[in-house]
Amino acid sequence: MRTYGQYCSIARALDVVGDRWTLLMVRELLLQGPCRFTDLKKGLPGIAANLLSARLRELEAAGLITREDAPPPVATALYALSEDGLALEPVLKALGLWGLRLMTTERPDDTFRAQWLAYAPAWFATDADPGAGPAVIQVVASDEPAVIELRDGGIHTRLGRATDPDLVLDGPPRAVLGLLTGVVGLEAAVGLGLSAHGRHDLLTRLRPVAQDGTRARGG
Amino acid sequence: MRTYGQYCSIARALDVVGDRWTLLMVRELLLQGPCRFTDLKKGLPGIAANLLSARLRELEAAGLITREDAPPPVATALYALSEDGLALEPVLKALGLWGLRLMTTERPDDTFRAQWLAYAPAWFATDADPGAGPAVIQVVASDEPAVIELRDGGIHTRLGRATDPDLVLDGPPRAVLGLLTGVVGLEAAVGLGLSAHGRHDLLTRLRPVAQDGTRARGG
DNA sequence: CCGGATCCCCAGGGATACTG
DNA sequence: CAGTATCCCTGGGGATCCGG
Repeated sequence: MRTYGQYCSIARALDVVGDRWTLLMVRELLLQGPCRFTDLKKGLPGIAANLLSARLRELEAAGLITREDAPPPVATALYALSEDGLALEPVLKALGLWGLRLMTTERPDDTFRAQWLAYAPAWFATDADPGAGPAVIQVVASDEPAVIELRDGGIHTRLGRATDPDLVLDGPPRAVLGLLTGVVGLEAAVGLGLSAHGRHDLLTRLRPVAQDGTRARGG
Repeated sequence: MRTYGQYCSIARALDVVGDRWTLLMVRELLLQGPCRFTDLKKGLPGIAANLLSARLRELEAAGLITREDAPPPVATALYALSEDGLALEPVLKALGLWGLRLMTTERPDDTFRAQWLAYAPAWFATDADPGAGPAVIQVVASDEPAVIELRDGGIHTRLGRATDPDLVLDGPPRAVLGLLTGVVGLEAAVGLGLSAHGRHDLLTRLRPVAQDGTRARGG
C-alpha cells in the first residue's frame, strides 16, 4: 500500500481509498448492496479483472469490505461493505454533488448504468411538499429503467419498473439527470430529447439541495 | 487526463480530482489560502516538483485554481482556489472525518504540519456551550504551534501563537488530535505524552460531531 | 458461465539534477 | 525561488488462459 506518509486524516483516508477505482467500487457496493465479482465488474466498465481481484483483497484486509461464501442458490462469493465501508457514504455524496457541475458536458462514449442515475434524486434532492401523498415516477434513460418513490417526506429510488407510475420520464441520461437535479428546466430537457408523460407537477416536488455555483430551481 | 468514461457524477468528479496528490493540493490551498509554489511544496512533503508543476497546470485548465502574477512584495506567482475549487471543501471534510478512525495507529515516520491539526477542531467539533465567553487554546504539537479560538458559538483555528491563552496543550500530534476530536480522554492523552496547563474545563466545550463507529465524548 | 490468475505493455508518478 | 528536464520504476490497462 503506497502511503503519503503524512499524519493527517485526509491523507490517511486517501492512503486507503485514494487509489484508482477504489471509491467507484465502494459506490457500486453502496448502490447495489452485496455483489458478486461479476456484478461489480459490470458496474465498473473498464476495470481490469486482475485489478478488481487485487483491490477486493486489499479492501478486505483494510476492513472496508467483507467476503462471504454465499448461500446455496448463489453458491459463490459475495462482497459487501463493512461498517467502515458504509461510513464512506458521505464522501461519495460530497463527491457526487460536486461532480454534478461536470455532467452537462457531452461525452458520447461514456458508459451508463441506471444505478448511477438513481442515486441522484435520493441524495441531491428533497421532497418540497412532504405532506402531499405518495407518488411514483418511472424513469427510463438509455433503456435503463429506475423508479423514484416519494413517500414519508423522503425520496427513495430503486432499479426496475413500476406498475402504475404517476409520471414517466424517458430520454437520454443528460436530459433525465438535468431535470431531476434541477440544472435544466422541463422545456430544456425536452429539447435534449426528453419525453414526459403524466403528472408534470411532481417535478416541482423535487427540490435540489443547495450547492455552490449551481442555480437551484425554485419549488 | 485519464478518464473513467462513465456518465456518473462521482466518476466525473474523480476524473478531475482523483489523481494522486490532487486532493491534498486542494487541502493545502483551503488551509493556507493563496500559496506560492514553495508553500505548496512544503505542505506536501514527498511530492515531486515536476508533478506539482504539471498538476497545477492541469487544475488551472480544469478551472479549479487560478494563477496570478502577484504584487511586488512577493513578485512571484500565487495559486488560489477558484469557486469550483472552494466547493470541494465538503469533500475534504467528509474524507477527513472518515479518516479520523485511522489516526490512532502509530506511524513514526509520518511527517506533520500544524495546519493538518488545525482543521480538525474547526471541522469536526462544535462549541457545546456557545453562550459562554470567548476562550483561547494554545496548541503545540511537534513544535508546530496553532491557536484554537472559541467565540460567537463557533470554533476557529489559525497557525501561530496566542498572547494570553486560557489553556495550553503540548504533546505529540496523536495525543493532541485524539484529545481535540474526543477519541481519547484527558488522562489517556496525558499517557500519550500530553501536558495541559490552564483551564481544563475548556475541553468539555469541544463536542465532537457525530460519526459512525467512533464513540463521542460526552459534553 | 463464474471467479479469478498470468503475462505483457504502457503511462503516471518518484527521485534527482539542472536552469533562468 | 520557481520551476524544467531526465531517468527509472511501479501501478494499472488489456488480453488471454485456467479451474470449478
